Amino acid sequence: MFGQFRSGIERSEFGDIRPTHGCVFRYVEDEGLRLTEIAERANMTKQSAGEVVDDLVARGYVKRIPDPNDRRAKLICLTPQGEKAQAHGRRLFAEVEQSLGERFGQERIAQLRELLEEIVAVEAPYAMPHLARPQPMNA
Amino acid sequence: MFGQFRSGIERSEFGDIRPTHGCVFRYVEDEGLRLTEIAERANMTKQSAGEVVDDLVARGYVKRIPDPNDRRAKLICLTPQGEKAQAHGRRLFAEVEQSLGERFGQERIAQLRELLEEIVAVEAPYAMPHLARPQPMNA
DNA sequence: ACAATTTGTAAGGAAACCTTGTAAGGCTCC
DNA sequence: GGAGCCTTACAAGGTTTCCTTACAAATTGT
Repeated sequence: MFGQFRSGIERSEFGDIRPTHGCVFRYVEDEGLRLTEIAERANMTKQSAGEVVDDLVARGYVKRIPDPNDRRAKLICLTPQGEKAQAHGRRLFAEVEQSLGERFGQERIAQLRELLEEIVAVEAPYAMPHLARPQPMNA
Repeated sequence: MFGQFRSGIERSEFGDIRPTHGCVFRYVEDEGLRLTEIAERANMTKQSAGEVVDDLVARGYVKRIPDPNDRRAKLICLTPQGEKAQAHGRRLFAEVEQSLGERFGQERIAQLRELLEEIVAVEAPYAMPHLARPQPMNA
């Protein structure tokens, strides 16, 4: 049931994506995200996040573009292939949740998700999406 | 809140116990457990489980005694220090669950535990305690 | 008795992190 | 407007925790 996710990735055209890469796909949206942001949300060092990004760049799933607002920084963005992969992953994720609902009860699983999200918001707020990235003062 | 557990171990006299060691402390009871059983329940290879056990032996938390029923096998048992450590860990675990209940509602947390146990029973039955270990036929 | 299986071990390797250190761009504040 | 501090990213090297492959000894089934 959870194996659905792993095997659904492995069998697809995105079979070279491994669990570690999740720290990028989970958080990156269209506008792109700084390495520092990825590291913070994934609760890992910037160096480790950088290695994952390097690997995804080499595989053609993401690219680094200069941040127009801060010349020190780069924005990690999905390539078209990366967007397809992300969409596929999210579809699989929804399927797992659906399967859980069918097996254990839709309402119970919905309550589970709600409670877990609440716990994460309290225990790991750094992992929550920040809708607006803080902008430098000179922007 | 979850950090309670980690830091509660680290600050104690059992500060040299790390998360990896959990695969032993979680499953070993007084009568002892075979390496193969630990590996199966923890869903890892016998070699990896063996390394963890080696480390715990060196630290004085467990010992290997010959299995009277099978001369190939050894039973992994807790030393007195190991039993104290296990008891401490279980106490901390109960405290975390209690804190979660106070923060998010006792009933909701009880439901969470129930549902997760149900899911584990279906998805990872190998991790469930086998009350009676299968005995060799000549026993 | 003999083949197949089970139990545990040994050696070497790989994945996914980390720490330490460097360099460059930006911000603050007098 | 320049000095000092912070932030961003990268590089090199190390550690932890697993794994794969290969093997010896005890047990089991035929």
